[in-house]
Amino acid sequence: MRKGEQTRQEIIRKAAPIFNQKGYEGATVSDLMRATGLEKGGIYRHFGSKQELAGDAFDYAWKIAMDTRFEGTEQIPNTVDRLKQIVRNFRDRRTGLVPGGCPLLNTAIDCDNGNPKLRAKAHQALTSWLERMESIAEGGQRRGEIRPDVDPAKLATLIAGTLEGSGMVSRLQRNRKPLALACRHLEEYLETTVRARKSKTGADKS
Amino acid sequence: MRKGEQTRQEIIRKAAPIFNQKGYEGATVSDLMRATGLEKGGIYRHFGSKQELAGDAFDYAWKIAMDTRFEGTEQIPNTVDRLKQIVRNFRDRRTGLVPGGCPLLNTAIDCDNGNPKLRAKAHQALTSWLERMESIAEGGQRRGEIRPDVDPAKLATLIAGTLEGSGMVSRLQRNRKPLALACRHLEEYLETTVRARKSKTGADKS
DNA sequence: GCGACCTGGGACCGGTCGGTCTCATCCAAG
DNA sequence: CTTGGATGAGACCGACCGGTCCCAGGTCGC
Repeated sequence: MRKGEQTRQEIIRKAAPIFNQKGYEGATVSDLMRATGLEKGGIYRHFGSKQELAGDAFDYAWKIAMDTRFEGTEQIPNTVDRLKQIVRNFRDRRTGLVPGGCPLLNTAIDCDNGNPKLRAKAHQALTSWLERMESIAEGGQRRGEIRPDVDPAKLATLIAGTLEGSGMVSRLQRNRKPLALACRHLEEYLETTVRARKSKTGADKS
Repeated sequence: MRKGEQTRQEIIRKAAPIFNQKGYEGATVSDLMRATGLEKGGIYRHFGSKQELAGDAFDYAWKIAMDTRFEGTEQIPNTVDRLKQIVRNFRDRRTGLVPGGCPLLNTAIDCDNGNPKLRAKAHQALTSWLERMESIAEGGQRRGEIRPDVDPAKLATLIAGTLEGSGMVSRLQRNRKPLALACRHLEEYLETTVRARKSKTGADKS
């Protein structure tokens, strides 16, 4: 059972861009056959249904997106700087991603009505992304790098919403500027409203 | 040629929610038949193709969205207050809209790959929305209500991107809070960074 | 109230959809 | 080298896709 698993992964790899670009309904099994070079029987041996394959393809695309968005941020000591780098990663790191734009945005819109299975996957993906940024902000607060009146969950939500929406505008205009603009805005917000002042009650390191 | 046009409009009215909820591919002619109560021939008499009907349905849905988003803002004298009301309208005025969420976001994502006709319509819709907000900001600058260092086009883009993205998050979470949060953020931004100070060079009313 | 045209019904079309099944082949363990 | 399960090809399926067409009946100008 080694070759089979290898083929399975190859199908997912080739199918992910198709689903991400054309959506669940728009991606036909014929498209997948063409992309993988397999016949229908060869594909359906490894997946019970088109929906199952779409789910695996989404997981694959999202994992890459998440890895890329957090790439090189773990070792940044200051949490505000780390959040700023996450914002910049969203703007700058496009290579290696599954083509077709953010899989979360695509799947959320595509499956909002109908296809509850895929929709749940998108919801879960959003939650995990938000939680990851939220926990960074929480850590920053504990260490006194982030103001105590900042709500970590709200901060994460604001960042995600702003990035995704501006990414959509950039995609539709085929112009990087809207996204770049949103990034600058978020960086400024992080700097002026989120980062803790050095003076005043600056006593921790307990 | 009166009855026919009436039926045509009725078809558009009934078809718009279907396209907005299920997307172009996901909405089938059978769905439209069920929604309108007409047979296939009755529909195709009024539209040359599914794509033509989808285009008209998008225009219809977008017109309602635009009217609603700017409803009751024209008479607000101060331009910053007017922009704030536009932001609040996006959050609060949901009744009367075509069901299925923002038609611009839906269509942009749905048609990003394939269907260039509909994609162009979405692009045009975004442009008109941005220009409308931009011209408000320009007017505000001329009247000294908005700081001269604000770029009207960038401001409009930031507002649109933030609202759309946070709207997507709210939709996926089925929770109004993310959008409400983004609105509060934009209102604060308008108040602190966009609105002109009362003091200093406060000479106009020419 | 007549006649022409506008309107909508619904049978019909070829193509494609997602999915199933059988069978030849491949591969790897013994 | 044998052999049995894993693998993939591809014919086949019924349903449904978007779209066409002709005809009966309704609507409207005259």
